[in-house]
Amino acid sequence: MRSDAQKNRERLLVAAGQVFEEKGLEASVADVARVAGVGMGTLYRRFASKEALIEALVSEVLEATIAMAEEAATRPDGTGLEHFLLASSAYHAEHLGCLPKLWNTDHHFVQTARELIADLLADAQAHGRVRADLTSTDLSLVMWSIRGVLETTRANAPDAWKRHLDLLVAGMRPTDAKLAHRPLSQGQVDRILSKRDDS
Amino acid sequence: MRSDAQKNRERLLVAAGQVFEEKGLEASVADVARVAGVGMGTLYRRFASKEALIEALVSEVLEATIAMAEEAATRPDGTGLEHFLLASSAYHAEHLGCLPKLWNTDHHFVQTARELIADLLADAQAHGRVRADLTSTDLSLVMWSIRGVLETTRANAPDAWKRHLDLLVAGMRPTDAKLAHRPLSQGQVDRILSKRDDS
DNA sequence: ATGTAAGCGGAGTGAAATCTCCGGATACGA
DNA sequence: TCGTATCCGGAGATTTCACTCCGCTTACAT
Repeated sequence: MRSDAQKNRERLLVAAGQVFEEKGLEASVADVARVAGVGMGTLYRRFASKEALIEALVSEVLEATIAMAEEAATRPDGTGLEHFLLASSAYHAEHLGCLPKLWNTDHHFVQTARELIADLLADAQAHGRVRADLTSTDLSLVMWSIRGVLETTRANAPDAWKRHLDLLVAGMRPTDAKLAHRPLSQGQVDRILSKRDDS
Repeated sequence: MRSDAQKNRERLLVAAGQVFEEKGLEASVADVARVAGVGMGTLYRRFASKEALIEALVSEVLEATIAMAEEAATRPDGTGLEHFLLASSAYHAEHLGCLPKLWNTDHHFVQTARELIADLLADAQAHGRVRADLTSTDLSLVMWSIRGVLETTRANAPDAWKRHLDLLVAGMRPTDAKLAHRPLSQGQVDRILSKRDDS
């Protein structure tokens, strides 16, 4: 790939992040090209479709998220999970553009992230910081829940997710009472992730 | 209004509920008209725009939700809030069509619902069933959170929200520890609600 | 320096969605 | 029964996208 092509690819990704964050995913690709300072032809030579562009953005965010999970796993006191939730949510709050797709694609990065998060959960439980009846699928619900709050509040209360995470973490602490309903199975979560939007 | 006009209005609302639930809010109004068995002209004579049609659907759901809050308020033991969260979430899970707009419009029904929910919270706190440092704005976060889970899981795990609500309620129980971050102000929630989508 | 493969811009194309218009049909009071 | 105000249907008008095409330009190996 020629050097100018590589540069344009990066400018497009940056521009897409800005535009989608401001206007949502339904912003037009023409806007992205204009902000990037390139033509439509260039955009479509670097990315096969609008969806491919979004997926490239999602991949960037997921890679950063995975790095955070790996960093959190080095904590020896069982607080890795809590710190990961805090750090990744803060990061996602600043990369809102691709949020709707973040935990919905069947991307292999999502699988990796889920495995790392499951390890963090086991560690937290081993240290007695999290209730024993919490499962890794519950953490998928937590991520979707935080996303829901972020999408709604980002514009006018950019810190609202912190308060919501406080509540979620409080619910995760050990207690005598058990969670009343059965958790999702891994298969159910897999099926949710592999579904493309609305059928 | 002539009797056939009234009947068509109702058929359109039913059809809109079905279509939006299946295909999401971006389904075309032509689909709604076809399912309702009427023409485009009829649809646009009953509803000024697609947005007006959606708002009518939202109003129906909000009215039912308000009725549930009023019913929950009659419980004498402070469990009204918990039962309301359970009942309204179950209801919303079955009326998914207008979910994205449910708690986002500046509808006056939303104001009413928020006031009723604040009363339920105060009652639950008076009975010691909910921690004292929870505010009514936190419950807005809870609603958005449940919506986020519902939107993601509805197709493949229709009961997932129950497990998530278990976790949220566990976090709401009285504890020695306090929630670390400040809650949203009423004004912030008002501003979130009055914002029209993306600007 | 130069040939050329790779890259570039942006007008153009076709699909899809919302909303309008108007000739024909219908409910309903008298 | 009959007149008419109201309502109905569905074919366009209009707009907004995603995506393509092609003549021109540029980077880079030799």
